[in-house]
Amino acid sequence: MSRAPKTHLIRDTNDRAALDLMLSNGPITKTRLGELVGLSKVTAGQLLTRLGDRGLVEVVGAQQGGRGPNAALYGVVPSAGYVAALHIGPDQITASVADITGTELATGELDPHEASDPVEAVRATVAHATRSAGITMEQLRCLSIGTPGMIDPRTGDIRFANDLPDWRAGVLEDLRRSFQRPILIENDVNLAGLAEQSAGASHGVKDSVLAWIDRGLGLAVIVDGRLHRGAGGGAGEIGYLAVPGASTPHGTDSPQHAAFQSLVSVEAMDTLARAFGLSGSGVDCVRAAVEGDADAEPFLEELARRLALGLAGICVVLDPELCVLAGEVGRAGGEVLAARVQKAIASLGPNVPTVVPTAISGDPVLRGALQMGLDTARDEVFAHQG
Amino acid sequence: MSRAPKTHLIRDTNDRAALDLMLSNGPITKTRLGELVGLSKVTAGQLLTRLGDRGLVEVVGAQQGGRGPNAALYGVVPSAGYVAALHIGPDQITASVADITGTELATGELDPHEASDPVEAVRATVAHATRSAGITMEQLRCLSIGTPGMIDPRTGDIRFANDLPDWRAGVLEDLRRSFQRPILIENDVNLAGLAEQSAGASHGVKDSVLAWIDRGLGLAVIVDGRLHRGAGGGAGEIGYLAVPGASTPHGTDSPQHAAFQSLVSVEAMDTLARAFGLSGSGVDCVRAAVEGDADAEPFLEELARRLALGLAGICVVLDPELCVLAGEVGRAGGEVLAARVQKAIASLGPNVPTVVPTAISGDPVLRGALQMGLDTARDEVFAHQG
DNA sequence: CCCCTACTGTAAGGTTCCTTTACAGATACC
DNA sequence: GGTATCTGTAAAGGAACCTTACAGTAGGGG
Repeated sequence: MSRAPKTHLIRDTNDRAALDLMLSNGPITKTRLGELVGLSKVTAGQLLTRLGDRGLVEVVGAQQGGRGPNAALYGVVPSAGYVAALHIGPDQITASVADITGTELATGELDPHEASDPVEAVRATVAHATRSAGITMEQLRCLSIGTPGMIDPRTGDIRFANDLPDWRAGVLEDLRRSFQRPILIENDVNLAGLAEQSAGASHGVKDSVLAWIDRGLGLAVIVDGRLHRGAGGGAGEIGYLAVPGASTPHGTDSPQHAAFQSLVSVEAMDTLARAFGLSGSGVDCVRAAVEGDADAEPFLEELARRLALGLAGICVVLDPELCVLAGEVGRAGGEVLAARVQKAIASLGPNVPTVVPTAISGDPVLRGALQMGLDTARDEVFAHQG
Repeated sequence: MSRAPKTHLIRDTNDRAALDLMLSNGPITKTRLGELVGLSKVTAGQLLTRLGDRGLVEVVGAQQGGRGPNAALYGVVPSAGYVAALHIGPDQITASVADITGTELATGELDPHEASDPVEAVRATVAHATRSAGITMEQLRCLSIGTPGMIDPRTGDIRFANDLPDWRAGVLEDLRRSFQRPILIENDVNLAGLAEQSAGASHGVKDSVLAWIDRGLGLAVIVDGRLHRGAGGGAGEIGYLAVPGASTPHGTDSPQHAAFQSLVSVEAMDTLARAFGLSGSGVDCVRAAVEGDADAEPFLEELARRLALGLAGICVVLDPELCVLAGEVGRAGGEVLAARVQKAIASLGPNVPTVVPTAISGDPVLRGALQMGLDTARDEVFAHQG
């Protein structure tokens, strides 16, 4: 504990709590704010005056009904700051711009092959999205970026991203130099986990995991309500997980040290579908089975069994309360697949989480990036000229 | 945030911080305490007067050397409270009594077969230990108990303990009724992890795991400096972990879904030692190999490989900074085994923790129980008549 | 229609808790 | 022996919150 920052510590804490309340619950009256933050009406008024002077809150209306005068409703000023979030994929870059309240103002896309390097690609995408949103790049408080690959939790820089050869260590530094503002990079699966936690299936759950089943395979680990990245940012790289039971009934995969990646993933699903004599891609067959196609039924059962093989190990280590199935396969499988996976996990070990499909519509990675960006943008806005 | 407890919130926080400082760093002067807690000399003096009036601190000496007058040294009064910690094993119950400063006053043992039920066994052991310590049972602020088995993190009660048929759900309630004071029950392996973190190999490490390799097999998971128990208290029950690679070169175990428990444990080691043509128990062979016995060399290598098979999966999920090998096998293996395990993990996946042997002397479970008990006893002492 | 009740919002004064300043006294170093 | 440096207490001050008090406004009952 240092001495200096204590003078305003309580006041800052209360001011910040008030801002967070207004951001999450919307406009609020002076009296109610006081009750929720734990301050008297008078002090709450002083607090709002302070925040108003700083341009962070304003009166946005008046409460109708009730006895006395119509109480003024205070809300956060949307133009207090903006955030850009990006989802970097091998074939597409998507972006979203939102104001400090979380209202999405514009989205944008870019084919990464159009740009020469990561910085160019990000600049072009962000420039387009901010123009659509009617703001300038200077008004952005921070940039939040989701990529595949591993991020070093100490530096925040990329360690390596297999599918994106241009995105390597040093990108963070380049982006910071180019944009001159906070840049956040996070693993895409972790961001999907964050999105699910803030507004999806795992909202309010302390210990959960999100299994991302798509072209790549990944796991977001949330412990005690916080994302767990691991010492080197490698937590959740379950593509490498060695699972037993390679000898599947309709054996199609390599024998001994089968990596989880080779058992489940969009590619492995395609192969498996053919082995079951089904036409169409693996994801199509999942959809067919979910919609009641009897021919695709055994395929779905085998998929659930394979998923459970890997997830059972995870549950034995972490014993999460909830396991969210996400990614293209998780979304396609829905409740049906989730229920089967849960049953299969129950047959493999003592710890059985509730298994559910993703509850995020749209791109969960972009959503998670936006959430992460908003968190730090709010810190920025609040801290500057405090 | 509620209104009521805010009046003394800052004062309580500072008082508590001061107490914790004195408990961890020993006696301290008024001025130094102020600097460390972040208070002025004057306020630190008032704080110490308050704690002195409550009988929690006293002047324990004077600092020699230095310029001015010899500053008084303030320290925590040992008799402010006592704790009893117990380690419940199938064949032995051990206990330890300490004062609030953590000084161990007495230990005790009991053969559990001498007592009819858990409450009787605990009462007898604690009665004996407190007598040896020269205190009464009434002076104990809390009881801290380590057992095998799973503890429900919501209730704190035992869910089941395989090796201890009498220790089942309801024991917590019985003990609370009998002792009329806080009772803490925790899984033995988790307590070993806690001990390692507070005074052992993983001290100061944020993300670590402790692998307990003994008759049973277990894992203590520490994430962000805090023990992770899991939704149902089942985190770390890696005996059930399914590991591939059952086809060992000198194959002695079942083929397909080999549980980690069947690969490594004192019993499996014994079998493996025989398969390698060695005489003596598995643990003896580990010791022999560590001390340079060339015949036991391949046995140790195979043991390291087996351990790495399970630990690699854990590292892929958690990416811990450090992995501590504990239990009889971990202790016997020492640095030699740890280095080999680390090398083997490196060959199996991308996340490689530093692997080290336990650094706790004596019974780590009892030590961890004591630590946990001290934490709540200090809360108790501080909160009561606050 | 009028009055009462219930609420908003501000002003004034009070409490808690920490801080700075000031000073008397003690101890080591030169 | 003088000085610099430290301890410990006293006095005054400031920060941040609180309660009380009151003027003013909206709805409901008689």
